[in-house]
Amino acid sequence: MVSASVKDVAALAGVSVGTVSNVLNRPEKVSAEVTVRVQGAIDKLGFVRNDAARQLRAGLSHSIGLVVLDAANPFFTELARGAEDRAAAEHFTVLVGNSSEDAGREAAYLDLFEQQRVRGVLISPVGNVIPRLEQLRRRGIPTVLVDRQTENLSFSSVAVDDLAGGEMAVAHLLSVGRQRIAFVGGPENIRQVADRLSGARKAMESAPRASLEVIPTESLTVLSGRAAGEAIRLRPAAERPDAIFAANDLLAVGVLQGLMLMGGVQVPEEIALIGYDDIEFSAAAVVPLSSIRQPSALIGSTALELLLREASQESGFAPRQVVFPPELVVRASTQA
Amino acid sequence: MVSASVKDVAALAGVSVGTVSNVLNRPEKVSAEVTVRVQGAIDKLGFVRNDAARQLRAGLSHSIGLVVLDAANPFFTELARGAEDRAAAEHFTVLVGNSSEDAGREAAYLDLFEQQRVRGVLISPVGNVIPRLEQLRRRGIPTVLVDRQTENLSFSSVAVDDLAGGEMAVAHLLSVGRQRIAFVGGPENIRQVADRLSGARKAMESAPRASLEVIPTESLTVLSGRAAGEAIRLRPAAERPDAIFAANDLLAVGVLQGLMLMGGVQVPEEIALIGYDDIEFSAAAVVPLSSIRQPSALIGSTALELLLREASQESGFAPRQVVFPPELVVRASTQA
DNA sequence: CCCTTTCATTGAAACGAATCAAAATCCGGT
DNA sequence: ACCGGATTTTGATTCGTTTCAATGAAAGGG
Repeated sequence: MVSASVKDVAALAGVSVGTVSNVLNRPEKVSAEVTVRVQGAIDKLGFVRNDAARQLRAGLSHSIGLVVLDAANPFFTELARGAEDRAAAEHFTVLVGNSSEDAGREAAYLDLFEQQRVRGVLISPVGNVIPRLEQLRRRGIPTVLVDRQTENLSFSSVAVDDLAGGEMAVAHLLSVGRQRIAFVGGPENIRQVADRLSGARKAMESAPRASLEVIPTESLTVLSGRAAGEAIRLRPAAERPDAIFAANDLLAVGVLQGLMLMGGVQVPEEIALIGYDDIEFSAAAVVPLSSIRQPSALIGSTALELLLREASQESGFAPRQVVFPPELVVRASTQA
Repeated sequence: MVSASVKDVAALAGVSVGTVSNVLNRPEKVSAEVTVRVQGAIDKLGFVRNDAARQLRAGLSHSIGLVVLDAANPFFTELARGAEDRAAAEHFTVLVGNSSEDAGREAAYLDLFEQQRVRGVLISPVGNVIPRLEQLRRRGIPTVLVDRQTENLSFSSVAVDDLAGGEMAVAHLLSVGRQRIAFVGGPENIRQVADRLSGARKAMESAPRASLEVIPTESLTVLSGRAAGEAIRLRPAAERPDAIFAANDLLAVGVLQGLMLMGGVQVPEEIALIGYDDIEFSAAAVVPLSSIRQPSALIGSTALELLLREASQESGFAPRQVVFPPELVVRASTQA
């Protein structure tokens, strides 16, 4: 015998299957004596509910699907944690699918989730999945987009305001008295990079005497950052900026290395430095890096909440766009 | 209408439900003409199989459960990827549960997986789950342990040989001509640390003229490493080791920072340095770090394969303990 | 022209739990 | 002893899919 069913339990306890089900689901409807007998039978047989049967009967599951771009990225693991915690509180389970930025895998996970009749889907899209998501919605599976502003306002979404983040970073540099700011980052066709730069420009408006120089990079990696940092170090001191805003922390770490090589430029005395993302490593850099943190877990929990609310409405739910402000984390690299 | 069933498809196509099922599962048994009609009906209705019903009928699912200690740890994300890829090839799905090193969450995931009637469980245990795993096995759900040697040989397990890794690291340092080796790491009650140190000692046996010094640390963090590195830098040059083996890469990064501060000690000229784990950051350090890599994805895929094999046996499967050798990755920090 | 073989198709049964109208039981009051 | 009302228990039915013995139809052999 592979596993016991309610029928077996009922037989052993000498009651009907309906009563076993009642013990499980509405214990208050069952007399104490019977409850004891049934519990005993459950324990003796090692009965465990069969989720597939429950779900079939119920017509819908207690799972929600989450498709992330990159499961190894701390931003998404945190986001997933936030969603899972919130889901657990509502007795839901989160199924995590890792698209690895591959549209094919993404589609496969959506298919899987639809077969599982998940209650809803959270997704940070790779490909153009909007038509597919609309189809899912028509079939009763709502979606909330995470970490992507949608052009398509018919879906709810939860994201972080990269524009505000960029503004925040540069405002901080200005507030500690820096005037010649450099933005290190690229390529600009990445939405996040472009938004952060726009935010930086916005912050400059309130400081007419300060200047912003843009130093483009090929990628958002430590190596690109180091190259940029070395280039700056090799300039005559008078032509160096007195503060650098790097488009992400990897770049910032590289810039820091490039600046400090061979006892070069002092951070933050000569040049203040701030990054973006607040990866774990930032706090452990040679000079601990200031950064802009995204409330990853909060994004996850909020998205899940929106999704469940949407799923519980019969219809006519008004999609909501939630945008969180990022958070400034000040460390040694910007404290003169 | 929430979603169409085989019955709807059958009605629209003018065939029986059995035939629809055949089109889905044994297309070769169905005439071309009927196949076309049924496919048409499926498309028109947007029919999607109901997994719960399939699973109920089948009695077992196409999922396997994976419980990891820390979903944010790159080792486990890689391991999960390995397992998922292997699973996908066999048309299985992996459900990932993150215990966050919490025995309660771990138990909750095992309960959930049992309710889902997963085909098997991969787990890197936190608490003493062996009795529970034995219970699961009795109920037809086999387990494979990952990243833990079991005392209990009745379970299959897949792990990495940290002893061999330590030996490998020190053997490498010796092979590039270093003689005064230091091991930086601690606390020693962490199994991995102790094993790596033992391996280091073992490597020393074949080099009677070389010496091994142990420099304990409080934790496996960048900060601890930096402290150790600074302490070494401040010694008279003659008393410094000429090579350092750090118990993990975070320590190694810290040691590197501590050594190089203020243009201090040259790496690798004066001191060669090797870490352990080969985290992504190692290659991007100021001096790219040599390290010992664990075949994370391979562990995952192997564990999954063992599990499926075990699950397909009726009974009497002999548990197997697989131990992988780690891999030496040589970078600038040990190449004079 | 009938009989057998082959092949496609059918439809009822089964999986396990939840539901709910109906039946059974209980209890106090008279 | 009986009634009315409340509480507890029953058991047939349902969910969607797969399976498989049975049916029907077509093809081939004699």
